[in-house]
Amino acid sequence: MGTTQLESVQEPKYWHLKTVLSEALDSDFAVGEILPNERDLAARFGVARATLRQALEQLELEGRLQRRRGVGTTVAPPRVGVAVAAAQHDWAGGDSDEAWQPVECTTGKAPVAVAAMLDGAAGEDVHVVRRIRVTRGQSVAAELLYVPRSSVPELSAIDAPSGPARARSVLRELHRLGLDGQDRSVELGSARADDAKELDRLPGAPVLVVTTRYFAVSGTAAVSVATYRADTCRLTFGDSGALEISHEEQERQAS
Amino acid sequence: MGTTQLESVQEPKYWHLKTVLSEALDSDFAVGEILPNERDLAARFGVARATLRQALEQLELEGRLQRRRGVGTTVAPPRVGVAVAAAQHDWAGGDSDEAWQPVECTTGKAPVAVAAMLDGAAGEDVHVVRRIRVTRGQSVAAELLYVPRSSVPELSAIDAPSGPARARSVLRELHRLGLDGQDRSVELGSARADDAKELDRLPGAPVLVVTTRYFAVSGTAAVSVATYRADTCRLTFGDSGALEISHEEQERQAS
DNA sequence: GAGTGGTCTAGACCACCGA
DNA sequence: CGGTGGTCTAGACCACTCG
Repeated sequence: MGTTQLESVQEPKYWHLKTVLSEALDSDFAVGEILPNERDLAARFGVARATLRQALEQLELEGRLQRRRGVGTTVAPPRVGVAVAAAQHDWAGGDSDEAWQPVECTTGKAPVAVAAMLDGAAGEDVHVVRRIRVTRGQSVAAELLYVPRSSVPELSAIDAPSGPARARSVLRELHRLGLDGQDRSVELGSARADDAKELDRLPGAPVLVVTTRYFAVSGTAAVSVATYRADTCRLTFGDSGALEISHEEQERQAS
Repeated sequence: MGTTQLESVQEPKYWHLKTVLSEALDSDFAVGEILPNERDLAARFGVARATLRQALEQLELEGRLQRRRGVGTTVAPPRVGVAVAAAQHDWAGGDSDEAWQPVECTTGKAPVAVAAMLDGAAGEDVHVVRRIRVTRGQSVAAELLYVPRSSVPELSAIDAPSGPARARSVLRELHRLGLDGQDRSVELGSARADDAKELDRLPGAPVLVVTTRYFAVSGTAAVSVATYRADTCRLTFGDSGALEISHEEQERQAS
C-alpha cells in the first residue's frame, strides 16, 4: 500500500498550540491585554482544557503570559533586568530604588546545605536576615542572609529582639567588616511557601535561586540565598567594567 | 453543628506528595536508583496518575529526579556546577575537558532579538557557530554564537563551506581580536526543538538561557546565546579572584 | 512485545477575585 | 454572586526503550 503517511506531524498538540499562541501574542495583542478565558480558548482550538493549559504554562514560564486566579490571563511585559553583581556591598542600602529592604532578623541554626558553606561554623547559631528586593514597585526577589555570630562579634546580643531594626544592625556590622570577594551560583528551583508569599506567587512557582558566598579575610563571612521570580526576571551580570546598565537605569538616564 | 473543620489541610495533594517523596528520596534512595513506575506510585498514594506526575515534574525541575521515556524514573545526582565566567577567552579551546566543542558553522541573518544587540549590524549577515558544552561526558549546554562578518573581516569567505572546521576558523579570528569585556544575563526558558536534541531532552524542557555580549574596542563583536539544562546544571560565577573551582577541577586537583 | 513515561480527553470541584 | 484560573480524576492512546 502506498501509505505515504501524509504529514504525520508527530508534534505534540500543546507544543503546536504554544507556537500559534506565541505568534498571536506578538502580532495581535498588546502588553497587559487580557486573553479569553481558558475554556473559551480550548474550545476555539478544539482541544481539552488541560492541553490548552499545558501550552499556557510554557508561555508563562517563558515570561510571555501572566495568570492570576480569579482574574484572568494577561500578556506580560518584557522581563525586568535585575543586576546581580557588584554595588552589593552597600549593605546599608535602602535608599536606592533598586535595593534590598530588610524585613526582619531572627537567630537560629542554618540549614545543612548552608552550614556546609559556612566553613567551621557547624552547629553555631547564625543571624538570619530576611530581605525583599523591590523593582518598579514590584517585589522580584526574596532573600535569606545567613551571618554567623562569629562574623559580627561586635553586635550586641540584645540590640533589638528581631525585626527590621536588628536586620539593619547586622548589615551595618557586615559592612564594617569589608568583604573581599564573593562567589555566586544560579540554579532553577521552585518557591517555598514563605518565599512564594513574599513574591506574590503560588508555592512551587519557578524561581532562580542565587546563592552567594561572601568572603572576608578570615573566611566565609556570610551566605545569601536569594530567590528571584523566574517569570518576570532576567538576571544581569556586569562582568566587565563596560556599559552594563539595567533597564531602570536606562530610563533614569533618559530623563 | 460543631463543624470544627478538622485539619482542613488546604494544601494541594501534589504539593504534599512532593514533600513526602522528597523526604523519601533523601532517606530511602540512593543516586541512580530507579523508582517504581508512575502507575504503581499513584496507586500506592491513592491519587490519579496525573496528580502523581505533577509532583514528579516539580521534583525533576528541582533536579532531584530524572525521567526517561521507555526507561523509568531515577534519582538524579546533585547538580553539576558549571563555570560561566572568565577563562572563556580561550576561543580555540577544545583541549580541556570542560570546554566547548564546535559543531558547525553557517551564515545567515541573526534573529531580531540578537540583531538588536549587535549594534549597527541590522540586516548584515552573520556567522552562526554552533557549539556544545560537555561535562563528565554529558552535554550540558548548546550555544549559538553570532559573529557579524564585520567582526572577523580577515576570514576568507570560502575557508570551508560549513562544519566544525569553519567554526574553528571563526573562533580563531575572534580570539585574534582581543575582547575587552562582556556583559551577561541569565533567564529561564524552554528548549527549542534543536537545542533539545543536542541536550538529549524533550522540546520544551526547562533551560537556563545565558546571553553574553562580547565587546571589542569597536563595539559589540559577538553575541552568544547558550542554553543550559536547568535540571542538571548549577551555573557558577567567579566574581572574585577567590577560590571558585568547579567540582570537576576539585576532582582533578585531588588526583 | 512488554513496560516505561508522554500526551490527551471530558468531565468535576475548589479557591479566589471583583462587581 | 458569577467568572476566573488551580486542582483532581479515571480513563485512553502514543512513542520510546529494551530484552
